[in-house]
Amino acid sequence: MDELYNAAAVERAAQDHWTGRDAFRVTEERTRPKFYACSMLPYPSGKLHMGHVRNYTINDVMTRSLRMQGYSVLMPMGWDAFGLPAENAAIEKKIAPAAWTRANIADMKSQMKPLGLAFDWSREIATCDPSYYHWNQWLFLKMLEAGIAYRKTQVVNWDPVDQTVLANEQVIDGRGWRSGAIVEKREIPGYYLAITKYAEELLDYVQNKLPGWPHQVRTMQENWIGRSYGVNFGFPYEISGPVTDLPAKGLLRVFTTRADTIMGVTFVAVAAEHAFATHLARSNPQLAAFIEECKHGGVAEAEVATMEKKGMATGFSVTHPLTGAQVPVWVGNYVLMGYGEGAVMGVPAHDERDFAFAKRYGLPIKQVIQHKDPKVTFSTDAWQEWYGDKEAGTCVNSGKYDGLAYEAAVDAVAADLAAKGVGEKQVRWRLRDWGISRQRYWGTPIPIIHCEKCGSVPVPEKDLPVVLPEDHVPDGSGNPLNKDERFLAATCPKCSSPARRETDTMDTFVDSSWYFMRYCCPDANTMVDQRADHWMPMDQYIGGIEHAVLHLLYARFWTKVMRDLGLVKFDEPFTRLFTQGMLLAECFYREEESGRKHWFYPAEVDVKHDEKGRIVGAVSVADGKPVEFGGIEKMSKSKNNVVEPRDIIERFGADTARAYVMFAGPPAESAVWSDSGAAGVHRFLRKLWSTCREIHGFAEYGEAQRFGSVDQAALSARQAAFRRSIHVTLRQAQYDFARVQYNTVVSACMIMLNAIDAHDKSERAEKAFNANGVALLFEAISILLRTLYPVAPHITHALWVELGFAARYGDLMDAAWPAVDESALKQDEIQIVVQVNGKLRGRITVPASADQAAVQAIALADETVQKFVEGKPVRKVIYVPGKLANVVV
RNA sequence: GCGAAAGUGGCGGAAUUGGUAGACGCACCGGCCUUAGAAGCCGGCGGGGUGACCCGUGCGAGUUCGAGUCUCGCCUUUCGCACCA
Repeated sequence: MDELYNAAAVERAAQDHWTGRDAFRVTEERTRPKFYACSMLPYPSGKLHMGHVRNYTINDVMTRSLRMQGYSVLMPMGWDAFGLPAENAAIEKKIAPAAWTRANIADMKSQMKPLGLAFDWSREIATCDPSYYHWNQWLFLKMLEAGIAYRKTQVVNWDPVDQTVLANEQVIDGRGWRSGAIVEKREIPGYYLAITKYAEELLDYVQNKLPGWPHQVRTMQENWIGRSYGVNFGFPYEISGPVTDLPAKGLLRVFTTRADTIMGVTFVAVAAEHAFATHLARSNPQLAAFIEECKHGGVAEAEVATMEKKGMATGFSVTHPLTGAQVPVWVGNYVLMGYGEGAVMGVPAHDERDFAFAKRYGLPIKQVIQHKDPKVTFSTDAWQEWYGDKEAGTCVNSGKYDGLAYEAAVDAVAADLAAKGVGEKQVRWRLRDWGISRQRYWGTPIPIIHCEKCGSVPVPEKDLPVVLPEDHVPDGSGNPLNKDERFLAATCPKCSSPARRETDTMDTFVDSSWYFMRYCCPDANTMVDQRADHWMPMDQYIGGIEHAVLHLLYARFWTKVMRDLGLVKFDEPFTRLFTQGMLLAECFYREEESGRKHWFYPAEVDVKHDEKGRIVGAVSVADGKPVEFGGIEKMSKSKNNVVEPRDIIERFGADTARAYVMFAGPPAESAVWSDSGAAGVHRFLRKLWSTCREIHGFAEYGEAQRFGSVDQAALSARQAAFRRSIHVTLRQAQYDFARVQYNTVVSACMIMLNAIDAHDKSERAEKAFNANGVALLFEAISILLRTLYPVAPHITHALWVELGFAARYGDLMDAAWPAVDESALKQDEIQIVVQVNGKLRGRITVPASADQAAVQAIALADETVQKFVEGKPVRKVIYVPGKLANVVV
């Protein structure tokens, strides 16, 4: 056995061993329970960072520990290989996205391999392979048949930098989620998936049937789906003169959640894109100009929310459906075309936005809700909180509805509107259909052929996949497919006349909506086969919170579609979801004369402490002059604080890298990378090695003694206490494995090692070893190695072999999960904490068998307890068996 | 504005159902070893008096024999949503 811990050699040997055994390849078997744990698939940017390491190590610790517990575990890995960065790299480096992407995959894989993650690489998937996206296309055709996919032209979010359409979920604070560019509005044809058809079910499950999901993610999806319950009704109108955009006579429809305030309507506002606005603008140039202004105005939602309410009267009026009064129609910049009917009833007295609008344009404000408390009065001077509160009071100035509270009033109004045939109760969703057309090259081609006679015709199933030509190098001037005659040329599947192929590709979120099912059966010649039903639903999904409403909503929807098409048998893809925290790092800078910040690499900075360990500043190693602390930030190239796995593995080894990212903090929370912290973990592994080397010296005791079972009854007091500490710590570690709190698992391992080391030293010092003591030591070290193995598999594997456990029990990866021995936990004497009036006043040692009366007697006899009782009468004594006694005086 | 989560030593963080606050590690201080460094080992380490005590988990109240943990009200931070009618 080597004298010193050599991480590189140990890790190479362990990985060779695993590769030689093909140890992580799994098949579907019925004899053991299955467990499918998977990390969100990475984008092959070419760079692996410590955040990936943390993410995949969580996954790895979970699967390795479950395998020892008897599960058949699946942990696959793949590549989210389509997408824009490849095209941007192509423009910059003049290399085809396909070549760039495949080179990155190879590179990232080579960076991942040294980490020793137990992936079943035989199931690897790259979403840019035709064998994968074939099934994106196939399911798209099935969705067309089922009416779930459809084509329409509508106003969309246009990213001017990435030159493509974005789904609503991909617009964050009015900017493209990838490019950060301010999103514009454009009217473009494209394909949509009717996720709204599943709104009810998606909401129901996320609210009631996904207990294994973090509360936060469930709330975010709930809000995103956004169910609101109200009344949809129309204001009758009649237009004289020529009409093209809408019927001459009909209903101007609005949706409201506050039908109880319908008698307070003083205007109707429509969105700039509303048919009414379009029609009226034809004869009103001023209005046309205003509509144009609205369309090109700021679109960032946060911006729009705080933007001034602007509007313009159309001069046209509609009829109030209940009072028959004439109500003026306005165009308002605050009305959203995409929600409800694109028109709202204006009730300035009880809606803050309508109030602001009415104040600005001098529209009447009519109070129709009276506060419960008669002392609270209404005034049109300024908006007050309660005006818009459903629960604030009851109807007033509302004729027959006077005195009714919210719910009763809504019911009564809805009934009256229904009786007149102009309205009904309705549920509305905030969620909108998922637009999947992207005007980009590097994605799944949408399998459609456009024919002049037949229109948009689906590519027949037998002609799939529509293969994306891989040799184009985009130059930034739009989608190269538009210039690729060989790709464009097609024959109409219906009438056989010459036609053109669709050049839009699918949103890459399509790729990630079902890849986890393909992992189950990567070689299937159908989309999925029965193996998907074996592994799915996934038992544990691991990924970042940033996908809470994007990927995680799409994947749920996609799964339900596949279920309804009879492809799979489950309702939800992910039984449990774990959202891991980010890995952050400190950063340091110095302001240059120009005002620009110069960011230092961590290695270039020396942090100074005072004698109490407080940080007092930092200096540059190069010139010894101070640098500024830039805080703890997300790792980023621009701040030079990126920590690369390659470097860490080179310095400390993969086990240290893995163990440190686990130890740094609870996996669900963000953690900070620290070089000295990693060095501390490395010290622990070195100490583990040297301790094992000493225990290795007991080889003279012979196998039967080393691996014999421990005779609990024959242990000395010190040995019994030691054994107890190991089993208590083991119990703690197992509890933490189960709740995915791996930071304290590492702590537990450190505690065990400290205990083993201290025990070994004192036993040697007193030459107290005997065969039972050696067996005990071997038991302890075997527990430690098995507990630490999921976190640091290489060193533990090596030590397991060195100490002879492998020869006797087989490979560590399949060794029995250590069991807590209850008999080791038993004590003859226990320590009881004694409190007086809830304050800690002493500790007493009592026989384990002592009952309350006995403990009480000993406690009251205790000197310090006596002092605090001071002869005052003892009112009562609270006794928590085996733990604590509280004397109340 | 709405919603959610979180505030514990110099730092990362522990504390399972209310029951010994600060486990484990980092940093720092003292010592040993060494020609020296590295590595390693031993000890200390919330604050105040340095005695047997007192104070301490963002702030203020409450429930309880007992609160980091539960309840209410504030403050701060982070995240999500945001003219959704």
